[in-house]
Amino acid sequence: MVRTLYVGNLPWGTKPEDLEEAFRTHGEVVGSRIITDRETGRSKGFGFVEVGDGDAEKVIAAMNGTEFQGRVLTVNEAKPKENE
DNA sequence: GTTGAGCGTT
Repeated sequence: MVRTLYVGNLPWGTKPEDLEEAFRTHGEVVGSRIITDRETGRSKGFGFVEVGDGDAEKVIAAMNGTEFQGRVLTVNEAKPKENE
C-alpha cells in the first residue's frame, strides 16, 4: 500500500532523487517522479512522491510549506489516477 | 538561455 503525494512549486532543476532523499527523512519513500514536458523534456515544476501508507500524513505535514532548494514546497495527497 | 499555477506515465 502506498500513498501518492503531489509535490508542487518545485525548482526547475529538481530531480526525482532529490525529492526521494528529502522525503525519505520523514517517511519511507517507495518512489518519486518529476513531471517533465513532453515536447521540451523540461521540468513542469511539480512531481509526485510515493510513500508508505501511514507515513504519508507525517510526510505531508513535515514537508508541506517548507523550503526546498530555495522554493516553498506544496505537498498534498495526489488525485487517484490509477486504482490500487 | 526563458516560465510559476497546477495533478503524472506505463
